[in-house]
Amino acid sequence: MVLYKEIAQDIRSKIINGTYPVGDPIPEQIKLAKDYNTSRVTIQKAIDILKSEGLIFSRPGSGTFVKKSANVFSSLDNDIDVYEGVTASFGSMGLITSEILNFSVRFPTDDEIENLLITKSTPVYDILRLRFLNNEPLILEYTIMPVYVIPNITEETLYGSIYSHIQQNLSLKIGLANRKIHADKPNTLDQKYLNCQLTDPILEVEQVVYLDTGTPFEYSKTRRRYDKGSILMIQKSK
Amino acid sequence: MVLYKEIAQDIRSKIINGTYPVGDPIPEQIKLAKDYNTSRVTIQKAIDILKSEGLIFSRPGSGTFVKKSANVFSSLDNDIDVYEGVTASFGSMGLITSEILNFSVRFPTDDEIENLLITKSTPVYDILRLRFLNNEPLILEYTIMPVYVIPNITEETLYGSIYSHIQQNLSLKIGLANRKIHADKPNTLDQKYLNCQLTDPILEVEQVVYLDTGTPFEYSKTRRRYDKGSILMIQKSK
DNA sequence: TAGTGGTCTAGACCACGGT
DNA sequence: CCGTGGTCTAGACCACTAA
Repeated sequence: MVLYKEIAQDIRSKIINGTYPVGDPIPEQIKLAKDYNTSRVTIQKAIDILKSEGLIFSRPGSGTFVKKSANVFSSLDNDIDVYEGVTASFGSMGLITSEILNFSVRFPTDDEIENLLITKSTPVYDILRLRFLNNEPLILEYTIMPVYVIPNITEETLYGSIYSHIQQNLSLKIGLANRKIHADKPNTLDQKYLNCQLTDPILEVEQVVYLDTGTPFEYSKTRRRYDKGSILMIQKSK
Repeated sequence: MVLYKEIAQDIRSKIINGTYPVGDPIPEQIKLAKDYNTSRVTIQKAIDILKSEGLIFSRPGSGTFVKKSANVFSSLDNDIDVYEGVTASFGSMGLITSEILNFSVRFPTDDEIENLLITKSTPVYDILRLRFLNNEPLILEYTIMPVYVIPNITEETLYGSIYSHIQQNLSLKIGLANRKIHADKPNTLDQKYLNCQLTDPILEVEQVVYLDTGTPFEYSKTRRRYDKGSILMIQKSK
């Protein structure tokens, strides 16, 4: 672990355990530098982390203070790991299983060409899975991935987590995700697999996920019943 | 403007205009430091900005490269300014007008006490507005704000933008926002004001918005028809 | 006026990548 | 092995806030 992250962690725990009370200033940067036996620039890097987490804020000429909402966001440590996919997000809530409704390879549609930045002759996986939480149908997941970016997907992979295949078997790093969230009326597949009535709304998340190199690797749509969870997000200030 | 931001802007435009092509490395930090006649730390601060925008990534020991999706996110400059509220988000698309369905002051509910970090004897504004885009009903907006945090709200304010009142009249700075997004069935008010059928889903955004000091100042719910827009978000990597 | 955070410099050492 | 980015130091000057 690097020094500035260790210092950030130490200050973070002092905020959470009340050593630095909400609304109060934390020690000035020069004092922190002496206390941690380091330079001021390193302290500033630690402070930058805590600012980006929404725990503290600085007023130039005045000091650096613990935010009143610090406790609310202390849960921000574990962020919202949508990256890790359904398996990790809901795994703690029970048993996740999958039924594979479709697994094929084909050429992409215009929509997919645009979103995945590929050509019309680039083969893609076309995957449709129904995911269960404790044997209750939870979400319908449509996934399109370019074959050359994420090779060697098998039915075996699909019963588990595609994301751990990417990170562990292929050693790729996941970068940004670009999401669009809509409400929609249930279509026939929703009604069949998610047990929807015509009056039960669907919450759909459409996303393009990128590797850290900027290569798009997944264009997916996940659909769930309106009463099976919502999407959380934290928008940071500029 | 500070130096590292100017350098970031210069590199950003070189990426967008193709001087630094997608997939290629940008010059190494030492060369950039010489070119811009500055130190390496300052170059790193500029590079950090572009990383956080998803334009470039670094491979230690190898170099810093322009992402393949750089063009996709070049629009990230203007981010998703949900902060500025409905007026700024949709203002460019036409004329935004408001009808005030309720404007009153009362004591908070338990739900509001928890989300706004206030006590049960702290008065709050209770506001319900119907917002129109080009005279078409767009969203129903329920807003709760503590009176002492955002004083002097008038009907006049409500016909315009509460956010510009906060930033310009009160000189307060807006910080994080914490959002929850659901799909829901239309209630009687939705049906009446948004012209919904029983089978028309509603997209609801529930949010708590904080000042940069961490004081929560707004707890609101905005409801819109499923076919009147969706929510965009960009999730950054860790 | 004194103290704060914001910015910047000119060095330095390290781990890692590709040769 | 050399060059890269990642980290860190010990100074410095500035704009701003508060007394």
